[in-house]
Amino acid sequence: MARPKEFDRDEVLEAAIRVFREHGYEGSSAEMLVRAMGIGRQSLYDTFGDKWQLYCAAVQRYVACEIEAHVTALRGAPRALDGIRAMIERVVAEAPQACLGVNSICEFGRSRPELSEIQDASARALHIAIAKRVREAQADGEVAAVLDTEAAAGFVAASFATIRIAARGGADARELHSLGHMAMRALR
Amino acid sequence: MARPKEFDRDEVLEAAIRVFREHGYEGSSAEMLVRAMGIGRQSLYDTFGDKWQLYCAAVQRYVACEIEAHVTALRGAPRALDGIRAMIERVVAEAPQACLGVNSICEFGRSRPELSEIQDASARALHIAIAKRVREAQADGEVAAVLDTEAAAGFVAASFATIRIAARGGADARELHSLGHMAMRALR
DNA sequence: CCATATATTGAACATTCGTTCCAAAATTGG
DNA sequence: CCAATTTTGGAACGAATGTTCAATATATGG
Repeated sequence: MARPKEFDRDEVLEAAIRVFREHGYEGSSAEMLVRAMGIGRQSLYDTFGDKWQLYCAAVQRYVACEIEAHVTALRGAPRALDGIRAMIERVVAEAPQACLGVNSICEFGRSRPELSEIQDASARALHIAIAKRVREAQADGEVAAVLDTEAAAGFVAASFATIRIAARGGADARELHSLGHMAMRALR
Repeated sequence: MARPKEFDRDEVLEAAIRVFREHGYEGSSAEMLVRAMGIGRQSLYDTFGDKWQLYCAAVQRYVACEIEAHVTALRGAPRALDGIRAMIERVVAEAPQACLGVNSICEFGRSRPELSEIQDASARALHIAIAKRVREAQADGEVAAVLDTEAAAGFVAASFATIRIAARGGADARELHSLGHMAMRALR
């Protein structure tokens, strides 16, 4: 062993996430990043490789945390529909903060396979968790049985982007709540 | 008078739109722009001022054209609900092409007042046109009368972003169509 | 046809970008 | 305490950025 790092990898990654989610990849300079992360340039490059790898690591960590929060809310209520509602309400509550997942999709579309892979994996995981609860809610008679479960789950997941983009565009809390309510309506 | 310009302002602006919608503001270099627009650097700066003003002009033109297309579809059917459906179907059909409106909101949020003003004005105009047709559809008994008309209109407009982001993320035509269908469901 | 005015072209500008080099500092195992 | 190894901080790099300058070309009005 030799000299240990003076910072915690996950902590500085969180700082990088805060920069990227607000300014995007191209809009975030190395200068902004090292300042926010509180480490030197060389430490950044030693630890993460380069700016692109740092970005991928940030997106990776962000979506992992985000999915965990989604799923926690989703499973937090005995009745499936209440779980779905709670998950959407959480998105509404957090919407004022820009979403790195949405931003990364907007900025790069499907032009970077490495990034798409991260996005796809998290989308799949979330979709499965939501679909399970939708199926439950259908069995409960709370969500229309005629609905295709997968389609409904996809719609719920897509609604997250709806709400977040609306917030990024300046929608207030009342409007965001209304969007969540309308999304729930589609499930009846 | 003196020597006239060799290009059409709107034509080269369309070319700039194609670059910006795909790569964003920060992701589009002056080099990429002049190449796509087919004019010299100096002509670009003489005509549009600088990169930021060119971007604003591009967004301005894009949203104006987009709203016109939305409203044309919206009013193209005798029954209000059919107009709403046609408008959503058009968004689904065009979704494979990135939307400059959505991208500009994602990239800048509300950090550039000049840009927000353009976005807000177009959002207001679209909202009013949709709300009118939603009210009609409510009178027809096609859209639930208990729904707040403004909330429903806001939801329809927000659904455009839903569909477009899903497409940017890689959703296929079937999934996009399903999202449009689910959005219509919320209005019943 | 000339004077004027604008457009075009391509080189050049300063600045910022992402990245790397290098010397000094700090920690651990022997 | 020494040797080995890694981290750190800051200067430095070439490349790319957005923008402008200067010279040439091309049109119009008198």
